[in-house]
Amino acid sequence: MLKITRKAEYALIALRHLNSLKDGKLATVKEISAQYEIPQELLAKALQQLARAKVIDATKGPYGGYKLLTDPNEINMTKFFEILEGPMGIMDCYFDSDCNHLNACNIRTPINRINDSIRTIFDKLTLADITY
Amino acid sequence: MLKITRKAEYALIALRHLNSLKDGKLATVKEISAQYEIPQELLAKALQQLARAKVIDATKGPYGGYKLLTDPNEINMTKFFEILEGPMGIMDCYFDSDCNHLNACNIRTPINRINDSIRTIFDKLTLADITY
DNA sequence: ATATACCCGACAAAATTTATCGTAAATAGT
DNA sequence: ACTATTTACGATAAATTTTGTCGGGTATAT
Repeated sequence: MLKITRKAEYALIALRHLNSLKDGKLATVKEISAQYEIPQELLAKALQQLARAKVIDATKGPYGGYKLLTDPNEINMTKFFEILEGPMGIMDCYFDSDCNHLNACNIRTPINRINDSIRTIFDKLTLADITY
Repeated sequence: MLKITRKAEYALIALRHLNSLKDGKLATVKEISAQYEIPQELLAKALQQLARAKVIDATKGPYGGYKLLTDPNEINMTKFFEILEGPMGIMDCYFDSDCNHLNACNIRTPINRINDSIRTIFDKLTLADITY
């Protein structure tokens, strides 16, 4: 329960890797997937999503690859996870309000409090924290 | 992502309901599932698990049903979720160490720190908090 | 041109969650 | 004893989500 997906896990590994690169250096999906024994296509997808969200920068062609675009202190984990996995909440009704027994529900308020606590953790957590 | 299962959600609703009962009163699965529009069999399973774990007490036969067995302040959410959903961790390697690329993994330590943060939240959170 | 690398939608396989069914066991009331 | 009620529990089916793969595309350095 409360698990993150493998895609997010792979992305995190890759981000940490990118963060450790020397200035200006790029890393390719192929390299990263080989080094960490990650399925290449799935990692590729994750990095594409992060590139679209401007967290990393993609360079096509030979000698191409990815590099970090943002300061590691600026990428917080809420943003990171939401890019890869959509809205973050322990129950759907946190963000999706068309639950058909909202009226009968007796736990909505406390659930929202829990959610907020978890979000707070992830808001404060940056890639820099993961890296260290 | 980071979602709890419906079974846990249903169980939480039921626990809160049980907690609101007058002294000595019981509630049946049938009643609870009707009142909150929850699939009866699934709720039944959840409550059976909680009964096995001695969180609630079951009485069979007519006029039977469930009641809380523990002080609401004593049931913390880590225990609750682990009864229903097994070990709690955002990644399997937190509790399951036979991951076949542990050696290549560069995020194990930070992941564990995140896990601990989340567990801390749930450790501190009791049924009493959910109830209020 | 060619080889390399990212881009992206569609699909298939696997795993997990959600829901249902059938049967058993206990118990209260008649 | 019989019946109705209620929990117990394993098996299984249906639905959903996650995970992984495939086939084509676009950009670019040499």
